[in-house]
Amino acid sequence: MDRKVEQTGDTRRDPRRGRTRRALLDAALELVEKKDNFTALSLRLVARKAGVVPTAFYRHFPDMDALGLALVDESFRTLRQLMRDVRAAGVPQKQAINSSVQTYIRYVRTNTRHFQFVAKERFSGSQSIRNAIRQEIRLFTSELATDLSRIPLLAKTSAEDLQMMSSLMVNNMTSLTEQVLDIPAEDVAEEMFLARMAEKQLRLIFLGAASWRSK
Amino acid sequence: MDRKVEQTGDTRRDPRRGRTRRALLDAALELVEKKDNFTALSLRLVARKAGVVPTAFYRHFPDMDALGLALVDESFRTLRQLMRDVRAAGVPQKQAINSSVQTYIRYVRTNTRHFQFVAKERFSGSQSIRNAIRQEIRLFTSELATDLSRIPLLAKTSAEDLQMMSSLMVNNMTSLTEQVLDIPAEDVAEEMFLARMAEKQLRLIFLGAASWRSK
DNA sequence: TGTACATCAGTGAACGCGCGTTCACTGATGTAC
DNA sequence: TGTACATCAGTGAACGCGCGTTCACTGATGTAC
Repeated sequence: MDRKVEQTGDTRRDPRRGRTRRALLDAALELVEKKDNFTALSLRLVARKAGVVPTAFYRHFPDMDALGLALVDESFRTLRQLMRDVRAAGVPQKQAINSSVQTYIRYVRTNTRHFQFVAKERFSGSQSIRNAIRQEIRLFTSELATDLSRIPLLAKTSAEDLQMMSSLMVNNMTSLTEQVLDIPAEDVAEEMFLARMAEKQLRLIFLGAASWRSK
Repeated sequence: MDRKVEQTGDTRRDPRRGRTRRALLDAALELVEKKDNFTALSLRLVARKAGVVPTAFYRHFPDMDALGLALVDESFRTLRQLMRDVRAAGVPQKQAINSSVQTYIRYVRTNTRHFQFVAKERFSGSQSIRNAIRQEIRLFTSELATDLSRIPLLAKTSAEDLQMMSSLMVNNMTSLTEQVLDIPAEDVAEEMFLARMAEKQLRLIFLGAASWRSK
């Protein structure tokens, strides 16, 4: 009998596999919002929320840390997509700052749970999760630096200074994100206030960048 | 018998009281570095590290959350002291940016555990701890805004814009702090790189602020 | 200075609970014929 | 299309462990006389 089933790893077609995996990821995201952070979750709690027995968890992830890494990956995958779309739409002009901030805030709002997760785990997650997040943010900052280099005004700026500027912007968007997450979704007034402030801060940075001379 | 002992709350003179309390706080700080965050600590673990039996904990704090709040208080108390010293030394001139950054980094290094604690709990701590930290940072930002208003160049800047600028600076110092904490204390080269970058970022912000006009 | 006493910091046993992980299993699902 | 079979997602019992909290206690310490 040379049955010899294909073992190409990805050939598992049981539809339950994908569904339960998704349920576990969603359960974890939801619980991170309710509890204080990811470390505070237990495997049993996540399994219960996902509607499966604790041991079923092991069919999908070796441990909680692996599930956390999957969430990091998922979070940044969508963010990279947003960046790609923005980039495809052309380098933002100064007048476009405001609408970029608005778009970004709307995006944060529609992906609250993923951003919440990243914000919380960035410093307090396990070693491997923190490393994964830091790596993604570094990548993001470098890509933004490349984008900046295409702006005529910054054509003469040194690579190091472009990194410096892009990290300044990323820092600031990060803070904006965390502030948006910290206010309730209904508080439109406060959200507009934050948006206005972030816009001004970006404009001030561009203003500074415009008169900056790499020595 | 009208003995009637003074019950003014603070009159407890047992020297063990202060010592054990300190030991509990120190144990928690040390464990936050080792474990991933404060939520991951248990009352029993902290007591063990402090060299007392779990039940002794209750002589000093009603629960772990109260201990966490005490740590927040302690962390910002020393930081406020630093700020007061800097302020007493006069408003920093542009040439003073570099030495301010150096001083601050040295300060972060000598208080690593407190800063580590705050960085980790800022977003992932319990509701009450997060609120306490946010409140402290807000206060800090407002005080800086007041300092900025005394700089001649910014005399005409609106109160809202001063807040905007000071939050930009605080955001950036926060990021610097977190980056410093993320590298090993021995990596002097990387630390100098971070300092150089933070100095440039502050200079760029001042450059932008100088050409900013509140509308 | 010495003694008797009140205070209360720290002890140690005990409790019920949720945890991560193991194991042998059941039965739903896709596939070969 | 129908059937027989292999795979493996999900089950359920069981384990030992560290947890927070209770309680009655011991004995070190400061204080009144």
